[in-house]
Amino acid sequence: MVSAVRAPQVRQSNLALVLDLLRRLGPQSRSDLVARTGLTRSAIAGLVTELEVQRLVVEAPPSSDGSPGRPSPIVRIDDRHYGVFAIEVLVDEIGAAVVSLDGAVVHSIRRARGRRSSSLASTVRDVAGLVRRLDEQRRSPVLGGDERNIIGIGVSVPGLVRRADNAIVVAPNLGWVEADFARSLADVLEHDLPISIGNDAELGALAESRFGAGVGASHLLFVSGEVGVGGGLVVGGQPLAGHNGFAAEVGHLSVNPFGSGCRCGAVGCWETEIGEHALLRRAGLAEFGGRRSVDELLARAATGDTRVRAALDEEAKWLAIGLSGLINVFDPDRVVLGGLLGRVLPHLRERLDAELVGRRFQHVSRDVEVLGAALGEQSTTVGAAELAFGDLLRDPARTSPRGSGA
Amino acid sequence: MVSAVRAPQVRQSNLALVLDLLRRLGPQSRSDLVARTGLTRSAIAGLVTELEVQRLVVEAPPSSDGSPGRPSPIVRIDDRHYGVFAIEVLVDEIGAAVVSLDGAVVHSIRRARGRRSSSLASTVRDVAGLVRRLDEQRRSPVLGGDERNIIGIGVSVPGLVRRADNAIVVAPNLGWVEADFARSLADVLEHDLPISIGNDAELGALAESRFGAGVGASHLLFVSGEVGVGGGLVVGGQPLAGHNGFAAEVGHLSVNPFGSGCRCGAVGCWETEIGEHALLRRAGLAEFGGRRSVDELLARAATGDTRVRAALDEEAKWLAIGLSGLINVFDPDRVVLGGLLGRVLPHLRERLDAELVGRRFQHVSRDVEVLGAALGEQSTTVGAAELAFGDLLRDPARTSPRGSGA
DNA sequence: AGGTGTTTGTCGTGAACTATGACAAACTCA
DNA sequence: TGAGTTTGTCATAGTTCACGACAAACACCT
Repeated sequence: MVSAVRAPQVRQSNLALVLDLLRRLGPQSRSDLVARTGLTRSAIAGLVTELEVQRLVVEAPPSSDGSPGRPSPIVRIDDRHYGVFAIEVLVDEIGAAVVSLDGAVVHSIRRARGRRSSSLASTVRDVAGLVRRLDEQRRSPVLGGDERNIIGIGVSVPGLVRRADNAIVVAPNLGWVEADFARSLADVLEHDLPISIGNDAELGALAESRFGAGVGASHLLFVSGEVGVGGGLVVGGQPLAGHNGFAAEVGHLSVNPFGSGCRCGAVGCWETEIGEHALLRRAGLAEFGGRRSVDELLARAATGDTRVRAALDEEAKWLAIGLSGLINVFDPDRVVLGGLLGRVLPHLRERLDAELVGRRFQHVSRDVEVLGAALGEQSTTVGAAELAFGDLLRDPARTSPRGSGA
Repeated sequence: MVSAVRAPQVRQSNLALVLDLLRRLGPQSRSDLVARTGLTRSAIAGLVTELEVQRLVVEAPPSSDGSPGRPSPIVRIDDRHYGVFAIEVLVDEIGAAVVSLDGAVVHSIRRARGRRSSSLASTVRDVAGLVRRLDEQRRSPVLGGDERNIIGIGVSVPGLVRRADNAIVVAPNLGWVEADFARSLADVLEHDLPISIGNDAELGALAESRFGAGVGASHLLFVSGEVGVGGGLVVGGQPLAGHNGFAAEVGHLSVNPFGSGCRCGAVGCWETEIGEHALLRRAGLAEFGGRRSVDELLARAATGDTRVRAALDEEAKWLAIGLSGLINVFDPDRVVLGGLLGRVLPHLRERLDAELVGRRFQHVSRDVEVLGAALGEQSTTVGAAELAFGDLLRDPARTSPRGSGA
């Protein structure tokens, strides 16, 4: 059944629109909202009042900005009343954070863990423990004194999440197959907060599009690379999930049929050419050296080390090969590079731009900006929070029957 | 400004929904519409009545199907009252057709033309002439007797169409750059029918998604190959146009950095590996032999010619390389192959399926169906018609102030 | 200091939908 | 023929936004 529009839908949609505008464009006057939405002053008044009653926005007294006429009150997101728990599951670390409605990370704690303890059961246990500790800390008058109303939990995992049932189909680095993390976590935590779960790269894309380097873009292509390469497409503020919800695997675009085997099972995937291992190998550094080797590489790049320079040129070339293809297929107006790719971007920007220009379709100028990610390490956390805020953002009116603190 | 929902929008949206359901799912009873939309009986009654007044649908007397209760009248698209002119501009041929609201080609005429006469001015002149002749023919009591109300013109061109101003940015095979075909045609034809224009492959994708092999798919990837390879993505019935409107160039995905130069300026584009020229060359046939050579190839494939078989295997391999990447990135539930690719599909289906399975990400089953196009040569014509019907489909109520016959 | 012009919030009325419920119509089955 | 079921129709009610009039709050000028 395709959704028909009913009468109450109108208000819901307009409330969501106003809230979205305030989040996207920041604080603005009622008159700005009138101009941007095309609604009348009285309609905006009603909507803003309702959002204010729900404690989703606050109105500041009008500030006279020098223009003639009666000044309009400034409306902005109320970041004090609502929050979500954002969970980040990594291979050797887990993190939990409280994120407010304006996308700010209010509290966060992390915890390292051995590679041995990455089973589903132990991960769920560890995450639950972390969430409980986070909740204590944030409420403690000394450490936080936070009385925010927590309305959901968002989880970021390095794996494929099936949209239909929120289950993890496969998470290669964790060794999980068909794991229903959300349900397991809900069983261990003893409250009824809704738990949503998403792919790390896709959530990074969402975060960058709403609060990072992708703000204002109509079609955003996000590519995040570490060892693996993931990404996502965000069109008009909403991520393109695909039929199953798997549409983030840009790392497994075939770019080199004569290349090396990929852990995904295919040959010559993009991530085998632009991933961390390839870059380190070409630079003559320890391929599996991890973050330390990457830091070393960046340090040497600054000094002009020739082998590192050559490796970065090669990286730029392969990056351009994949990107130009994706640009031809998607026609985005902005490309944001995250993770390792974002960090090395300044060192290969010139070469990358030249390669991209050379590969332009029919020399048609496309006005694609290529930027580094702006949220850094917080992008997946913020993305997980966006996921958890999803229900609220879609239907701001139904705030009443929501869970309070954990 | 993001669009806010106002009161009249509700009716417009629901009218469009009912019309869309009738087009997509075929004739159905009022009760079916009630069930599918979630609206009440009285609401559906009002909507259907309005569509009937506009002569967009007709109601057939209820047929008793054996179930208890009062039988419900069957509503179906009225294909007799409205139509559009669908124009297809090819390199050596132009076509014009009258297409009815249910996507059927009612009348069509074509005209060959020399490669010399492909300039913008002469093409516009030829197209205008063809449209006038088509209009005469369709009205003539002998040939057609068609009194359909023509409400727009849709044009398919082999080139990049900029969404912002409907202009053709570049059409390589025609030698056009920054050509405002729509305006030129409007100047020559002396009526005020709205003219919309689109990329041929993108329109093919639209047509297949609404009336062809893509019906029912939520995420459709369409790839059409002749000499060039184009395509399109259709999500939820709407094509993904991209920021500029260029998002159809799947042929220029980089799949082989060590391959041959592409006419687009890059190296190793998908179309250099799966396009008509590559296939004919590998099969030992005349690379530039055109349709005749393709027919020869298909004939030999049926007889089991070894060189042709090898060429088809190679075609399947490269097809799979590109498709698996696109499937990883988009996660479609259906892939439709058109043009040459659709014709050779039966001859390489086995090999293609095997290659696709081998390249599946982490052996995750995705339920992607790969099908040949169902509309054949008519797909771009039907797609151009869909484009021209766009305004009507989006806002079925505003039928009154529309142009009559050309 | 006070008047004028401009912009904005508020309030009451009206218009456009859809929802609801009662009732009649049309069919199947016993 | 009558009971049960499903459906169309109609009148009423409930939402929501649009519109217009009025008052409030500011800048600017005299």
